[in-house]
Amino acid sequence: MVTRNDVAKHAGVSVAVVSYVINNKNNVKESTRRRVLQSIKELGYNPNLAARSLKTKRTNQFGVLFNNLGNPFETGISLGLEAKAREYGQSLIFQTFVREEEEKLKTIFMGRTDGLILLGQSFQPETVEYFDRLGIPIISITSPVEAHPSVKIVDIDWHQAMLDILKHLQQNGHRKVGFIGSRMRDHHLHYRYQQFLRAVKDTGMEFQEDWLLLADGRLETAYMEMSGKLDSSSRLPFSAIVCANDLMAIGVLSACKDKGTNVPEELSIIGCENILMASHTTPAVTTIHYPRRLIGFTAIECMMKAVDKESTKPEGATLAYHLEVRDSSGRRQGDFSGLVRKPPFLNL
Amino acid sequence: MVTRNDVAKHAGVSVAVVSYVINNKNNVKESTRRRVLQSIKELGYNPNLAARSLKTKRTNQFGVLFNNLGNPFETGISLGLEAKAREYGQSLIFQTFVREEEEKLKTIFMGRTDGLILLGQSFQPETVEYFDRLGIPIISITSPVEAHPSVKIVDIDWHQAMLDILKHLQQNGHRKVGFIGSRMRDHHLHYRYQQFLRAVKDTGMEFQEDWLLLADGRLETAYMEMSGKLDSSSRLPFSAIVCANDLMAIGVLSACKDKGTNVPEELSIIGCENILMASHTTPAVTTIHYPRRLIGFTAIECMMKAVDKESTKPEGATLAYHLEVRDSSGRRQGDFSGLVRKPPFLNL
DNA sequence: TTGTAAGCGTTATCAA
DNA sequence: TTGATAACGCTTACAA
Repeated sequence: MVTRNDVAKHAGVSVAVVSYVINNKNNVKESTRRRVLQSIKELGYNPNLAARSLKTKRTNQFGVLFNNLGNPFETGISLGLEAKAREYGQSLIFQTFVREEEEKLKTIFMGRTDGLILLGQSFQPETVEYFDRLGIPIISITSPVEAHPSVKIVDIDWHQAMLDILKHLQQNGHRKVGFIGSRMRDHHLHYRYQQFLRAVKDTGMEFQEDWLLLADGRLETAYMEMSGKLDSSSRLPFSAIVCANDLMAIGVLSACKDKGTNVPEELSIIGCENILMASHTTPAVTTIHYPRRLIGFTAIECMMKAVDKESTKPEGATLAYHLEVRDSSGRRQGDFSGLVRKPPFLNL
Repeated sequence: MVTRNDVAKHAGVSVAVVSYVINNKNNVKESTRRRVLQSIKELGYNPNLAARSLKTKRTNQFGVLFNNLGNPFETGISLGLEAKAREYGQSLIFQTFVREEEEKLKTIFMGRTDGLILLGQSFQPETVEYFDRLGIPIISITSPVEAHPSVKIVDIDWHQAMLDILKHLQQNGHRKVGFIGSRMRDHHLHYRYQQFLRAVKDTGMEFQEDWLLLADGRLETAYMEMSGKLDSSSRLPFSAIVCANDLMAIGVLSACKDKGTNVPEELSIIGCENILMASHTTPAVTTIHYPRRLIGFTAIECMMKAVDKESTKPEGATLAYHLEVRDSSGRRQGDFSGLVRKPPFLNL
């Protein structure tokens, strides 16, 4: 490996000067600078980042904690994270979050990260405080069920979003509405359920405990859950169902197809997130558009501010969303009149 | 920050002993070991990984280069990578590969990675050799168009896969077949096109240059491309089209739907990769199942061997695939008889 | 404008 | 079985 020492020798200067040049200090004579630069090039020198981190206490790396890397919601966000991080010259370490191994994160990230980005996980308070003490800020994208005051949140307003959904259903004559959410009460999808409940109260819609289906956020389990529901009840007790995410909405839709339940005539289905797939099913799924890329950008911006000790206290952010009405939701009765399907390329 | 020094003082031993304990050397008296462990726990000490890397020249990090993190093919693989890497206590640094910034990778990864995992990118030979010299192995998942001998490849046999596709079409009475591939000739999807061409020759199917549609691997562009094709020709010159990946297959399918071309009666569509979405369109897409998770596992296994200098020279691997026949492909003429749709949960 | 040298938190060699 | 101590490659006062 070529080290800074080699460069110094080659250029006939001291190691300090090489550092000055690399770090763009403006105290180097132009001719020396050029000589050093030349040596760096000739030798193909690159500074060792581990050594630099050790010295500066800055790693230029952020940890990103996933629930499921295979979920297009999470990868969509990470796309934004990566792009913006790259702009700032930061690298991202991706880890799947495993609750049982939360403790291990302290080891894994020690001296390896300047900040942690969560995708809706609820850290133990003790963990948050540990990183707090180290001066490692934590930002959560999408609201966790249990928020800690030092964890900043970047998200949309889910309560408002749920209100929009229910109003849309109300306008279409629906009164009874089901929900499919997450079995795990500490999963961030559970937060959406909580906001759904609030919105139900606010709008005066009808929802009952046993109209709640529980899956794990994946398409497959939602499919099975809904299939079971359709098998067991001769007639659905609700005319519309809100799904905590699009994957489950599509699972529900698939189940309806296979069991001969017409969507939206017999059941309106509404999802959340607006993943690509939601616009390519038949019928296409009505959903809340979650600005994933932008959310990712914003999280990195917040993070950059947070790690910059000079700046003011780090803040979270609440971004705009909208309800994307497609064909899976319609009037409650038989008076549904076919909507025109939007071309898929309009959906980012 | 708690350092090893603090632990040493607290436990009343020298720093060396603390290191011995941490690194499980078996030369520490049991009572001392316990005392040290106790101090570590009480102080909440975690070794600084940057410092360790600097000393040991081992980072326990691998770099993973993506083309597009939003592509379910790539994230599916990364899921396998992450799971296996975690088993081995390795972390993954994810970066989107940008050709123009290939040079920068040297800087970004200097002292930060023990190995590089590519997702089908073609590195400049000079880049490969640079990392070679540093003893940083490179493994490519899915074959790049330009392979360098030191880059080990983990992939399926695409030539054989293309043969399977064409034979399936042949058995269903097709003779003329189109292809939709990547506009970029250095994109790994281009490799699949090359293997398609070989297979066309081998099977005696008919393919012509202007039956080649070009997109960028995304659904949206494939949709536009196919829409254009359908608009411009009163009748398609081929009865089947092979798509370099499923996303494009779905784009093609969407275009057919919107333009009133019946699938598979008027056009059989076959994709590659078997992403989840491919089994949830109507009709579901016939495709090559690519064992993404397993491929990810295998790549990490190869990598672990490669970084273990003691072991033999690193090797690549060729894994098993299969053709998953669904409803988007069928007999050429009007004699198509509806196939039963498989329940989606059978498709991993 | 440049050089010397201390120190970042480890590991590992060599003595004790 | 333990303890000094020299690296590892870098940044940064401080001195020259």
